[in-house]
Amino acid sequence: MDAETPVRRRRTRIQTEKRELILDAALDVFAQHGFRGATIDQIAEAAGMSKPNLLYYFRSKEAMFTTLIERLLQTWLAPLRELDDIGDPVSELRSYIRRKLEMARDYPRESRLFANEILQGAPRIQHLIEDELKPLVDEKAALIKGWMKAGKIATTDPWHLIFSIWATTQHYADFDVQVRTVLGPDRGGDGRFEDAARYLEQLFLEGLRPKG
Amino acid sequence: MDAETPVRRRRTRIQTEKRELILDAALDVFAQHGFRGATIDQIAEAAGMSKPNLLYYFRSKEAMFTTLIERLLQTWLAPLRELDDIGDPVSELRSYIRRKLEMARDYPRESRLFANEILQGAPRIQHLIEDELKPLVDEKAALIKGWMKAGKIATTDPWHLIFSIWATTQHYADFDVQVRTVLGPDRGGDGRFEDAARYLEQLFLEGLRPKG
DNA sequence: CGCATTTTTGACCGATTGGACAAACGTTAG
DNA sequence: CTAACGTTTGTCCAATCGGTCAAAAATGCG
Repeated sequence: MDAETPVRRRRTRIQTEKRELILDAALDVFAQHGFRGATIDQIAEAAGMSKPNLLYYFRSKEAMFTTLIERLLQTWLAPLRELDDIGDPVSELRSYIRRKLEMARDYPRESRLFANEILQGAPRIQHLIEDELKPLVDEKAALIKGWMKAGKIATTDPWHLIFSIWATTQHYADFDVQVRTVLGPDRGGDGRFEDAARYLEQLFLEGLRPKG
Repeated sequence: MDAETPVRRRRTRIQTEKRELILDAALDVFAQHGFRGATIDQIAEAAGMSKPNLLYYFRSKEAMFTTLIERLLQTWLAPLRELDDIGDPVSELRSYIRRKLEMARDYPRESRLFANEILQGAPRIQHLIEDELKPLVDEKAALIKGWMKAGKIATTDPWHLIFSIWATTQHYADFDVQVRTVLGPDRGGDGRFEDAARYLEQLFLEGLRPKG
C-alpha cells in the first residue's frame, strides 16, 4: 500500500504539479507554526485550494509532513556528504562552513522545520537520525580525525566540531528574528550573512586569542 | 487591574505554592510542544489538578506563558549581565561560555521554550527582545570591542561572537535528542557536557588551524 | 462551634480541529 | 453522444480546544 499517492496508478501531470505546490505551502506553514500548530486549512489556503482538495493529494497532515521532512533531510545533509579527502583539510572545512551558512540563508524554512521537529524530541524522524544522520556523521568524524592525526588541523573532538558548525550556521536561520532585532536596522540587513561568514571563518580557523 | 492574580488581594500561601507548581508543569509542556501545541489539559494533568482549578490560578494559557517567559528571560540573561571589565578578558569570555553551557545542561526546558518562541517569529516576546535583549547585547558588544581595541583578544565582530556563543551552547539543550543520538550510548551520556566544554574552550580560544 | 472565604470540580459551551463522503465537475477516448 | 476516469468542493462529523459557571468541598477565623 502506497502511503502517499492518492491512487495506486502512475501519477498524472496534475498530481505531480499539485503535490509540489502543496509541499511548498506546507513548508511555509509547518516552518512557522510547527506540526501541531499548523492546520490543514492554513496549508490549503496557502496552496490556493480547498481542504478536501488538498486531502485528495495527501491523505493526511502527517503524510505531508513526513514527505516534506524526508526530502528535506537529503538536501540538508548534502554539504556534509561533499566533505571529502580530496582538497586541503582547512579549506575543506572552510567551504563546508560557507555552504552551511548559504543554506541557512537560502533555505531558512527547511532549517526551521527541522529545528522545530528536533526541539520537540524528533517524534517523527527519530529513525532518520539514527539510520541516516548518525552513520554519516560518524563517517565524516573519522575523516576529520584522520586530518587531526596527520597534523593538518588542530586535535579536538570531531563530533562536537560538527555540532558547532551546525549550531553557528543554522542559528542565522532558526533565530533570524532575534539576530535581526539585535543587530538593528543597519547591521541586520542583507549584509548580515557576509558579516557572519567573515566572523565564522575567523572563529573556526584562528579562535579569539590575540596573536603574538 | 492585575493581569495574573486570580484575586486583587494579597496572595495566600496556597496561591503562591500552586502557582509555582503550575508554572513548573507549564514549563514542561510548553518546552516540549510549544505554545500552540500545548493544551491546558496537559498542563493541568502534569500539575496534578483539574483544568478549572488551574484556570482559577491563571486566567488563561497566555497568562501562564507570559509569566513564564518573562521570568525566564531574566535568569537566561544573567550570565551575560555578569560579563564585565573586572577580570582578564580571555578568562571572562571563557567563564561566560562555561556558564552558558551549564545553563543548557541545567535548564534545558527554559532553553527550549525560548528557542520555540523565537523559531515562530517571537510573536509574544518581540518587545522583550527589543527593549531588554538588544540594549544588553549592545552594551556588552561595546565592552568586548574595547578589549579588541586594547589587543586583549583578536579583533572580530562582537555581536556575531555573542551569537556564536549562544548558538553553540544552547545547541546542547535545544538539539539534545540529535546530539545524544549522534554521539551514541557511549559518548552521549552524562559526559557529553564535559566533552563539549573542552571542545568549545579550544574552539573559541585557539580555533582549528594547527599550531606551528 | 458557625460563618465567610478560598479552593476544587463536574458539567457545559462555542469554536476549531483533522478528516470522511458523496455529489458534481472536467476531461478524454471511443 | 457516453462511459470512464481524474479533479474539485460543500457539507458534515466526532474529537478536542480554551474557557465559563454554579455548586460543592475545604479552609480559615471569630
